[in-house]
Amino acid sequence: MEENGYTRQQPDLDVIFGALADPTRRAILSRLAAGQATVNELAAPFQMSQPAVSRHLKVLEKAGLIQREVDEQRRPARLRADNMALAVNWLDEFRAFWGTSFDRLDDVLADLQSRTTEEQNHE
Amino acid sequence: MEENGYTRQQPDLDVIFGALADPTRRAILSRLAAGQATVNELAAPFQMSQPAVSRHLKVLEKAGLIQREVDEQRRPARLRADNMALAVNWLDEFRAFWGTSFDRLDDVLADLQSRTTEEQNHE
DNA sequence: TTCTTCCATAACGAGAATGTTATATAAACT
DNA sequence: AGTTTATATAACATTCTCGTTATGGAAGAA
Repeated sequence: MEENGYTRQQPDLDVIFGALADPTRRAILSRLAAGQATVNELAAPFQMSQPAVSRHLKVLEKAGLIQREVDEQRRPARLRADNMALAVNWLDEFRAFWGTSFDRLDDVLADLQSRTTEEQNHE
Repeated sequence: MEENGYTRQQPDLDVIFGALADPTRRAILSRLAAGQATVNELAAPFQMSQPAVSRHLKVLEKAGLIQREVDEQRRPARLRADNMALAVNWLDEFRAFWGTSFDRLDDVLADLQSRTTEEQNHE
């Protein structure tokens, strides 16, 4: 099922990276990392109309990066970051090329603990 | 110098994520992870004209994701993945939300070593 | 010099993205 | 019922994006 000579198609990544390619949307995501927020709250810091922000939220929702909820009239947004992990997983293919060693901390810690017999209680 | 209420502008990230939002370009990057390649080599697997691929390469170059070189008539492209690390660094803000803990292995090791007085020589 | 190969650029068109203002909808308040 | 508040949707204009074909230019081959 190869779509071309290299890799399978991953349509989700188109949408995810596309959603991340906008500074307003990244700012919204950063804001949501601090907790959920309503449309008006999210729109406030921007010099942009409310409908514009609503549409950015729609883009983020379609990318699976946020969830909307229902609170009476409000439709607060909250982060849903599993699709960001999808993006990171793709980027992870290039670990070897950027020199520094990103890796799963869990694996690293498990590895270190299996070798280290003390100093597990510090601070 | 805050551009809005949340974060500074990071225009590079627009371009980087924008470059990553296209399946052809991601396929090209994956291909380049296996080694440098000329335009024609890169274009071959696609059902797309050579000029189209040339322009994808230009997008990737502007995003700092590839470098072009000079080999007689050829202009082979090679990966330049430090800007992908930039993207990962931004995404890293959301580590806490996607459950698994990606992190800079180097920092983790430095941290652990500063607390651990032995077991620095293992293996 | 002429031909061929490799790649870039120009000109164009279709469709998507992003903003605007105006309006619709739905729930809450009076 | 009528008003206010919170958000979505419609209609529209402008600007990108991404593909095409046609052409240009530079380097190697004949």
